[in-house]
Amino acid sequence: MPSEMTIGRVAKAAGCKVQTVRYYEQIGLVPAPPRSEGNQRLYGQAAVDRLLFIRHARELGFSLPAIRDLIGLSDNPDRPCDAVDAIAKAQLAEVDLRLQRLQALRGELERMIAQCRGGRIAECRVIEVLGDHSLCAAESHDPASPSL
Amino acid sequence: MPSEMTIGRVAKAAGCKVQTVRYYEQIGLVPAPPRSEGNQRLYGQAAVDRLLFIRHARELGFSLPAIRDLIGLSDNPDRPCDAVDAIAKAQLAEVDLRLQRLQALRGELERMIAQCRGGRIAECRVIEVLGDHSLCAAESHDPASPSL
DNA sequence: TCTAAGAGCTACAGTCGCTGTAGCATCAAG
DNA sequence: CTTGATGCTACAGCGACTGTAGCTCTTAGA
Repeated sequence: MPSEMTIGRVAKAAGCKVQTVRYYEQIGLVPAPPRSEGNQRLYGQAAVDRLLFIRHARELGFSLPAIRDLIGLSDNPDRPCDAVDAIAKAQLAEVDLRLQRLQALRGELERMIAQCRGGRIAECRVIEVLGDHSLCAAESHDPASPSL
Repeated sequence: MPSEMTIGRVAKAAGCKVQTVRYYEQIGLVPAPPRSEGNQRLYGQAAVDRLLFIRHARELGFSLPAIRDLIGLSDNPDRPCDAVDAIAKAQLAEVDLRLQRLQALRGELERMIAQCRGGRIAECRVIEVLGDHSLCAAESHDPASPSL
């Protein structure tokens, strides 16, 4: 017996909200399960596994379309896994990009905060720095030396 | 003379889209400018400055409500800048959190990709790792069955 | 067996920060 | 004077959910 569960239990088992499960069903990311006599969804372990897969991939930053691709690929296990590799590598590249930008931002924020000396706002460097775009390294995504 | 500009010019000068400028006006982040005889918005340099301020803060990851706060504070320059400091520090803390999580994700992605040996999907570690939450550093859950 | 709380159902609105579209009016250049 | 770019308003849509309203269903206790 696949130990049937209500939506609340699968959601809990997968670590997401009931609405999210229904949403994933709505957009076709998980199949619509059979219903009980009282019209309630009944899930088996496979549903939990798929939800865990989705959640894990989401935590890794994969978009829902990318996850849909991954699911489609994993449902055809005889093809070569180049496509899977490509999706994962694209994801890694995006993560690297986000990391770079975040690190640059972190540097700027620290610089800003270091210059806030607790005086009046009129002298506050945070406001000033935010207003002066020329001091900012963000525009010319140059990881080398923001100067200041 | 504040050298009046149409919305297209300010948008270009501030590096954002025309719609974005109108959106910021709509939500009260920039003041509604005077209009020309033909009902077109006419902006001065101050508008460009404020937009640059907003854009810069957005690039640093500040939310629009936080930016609204910063603008409100900078419009009252006689108060102490503790509040500004607090907002910037909260932002830094959030950035640090995102950095941590992203770095963890990066590690997992690299591990996944390293294990994709170009075989068939059936043997692909990427899919497997995504399905097996127990290999994941993010959160500890039941080491349930992998394999989607 | 009854009852009341809790969980499930559908359908839809709201979130955030924009972006795109439709269908007009206006403006600047040739 | 015409044409094409730009401006206007109003609204819909994006992604990935989350929340709400107003029901129905299930389940545990009295």
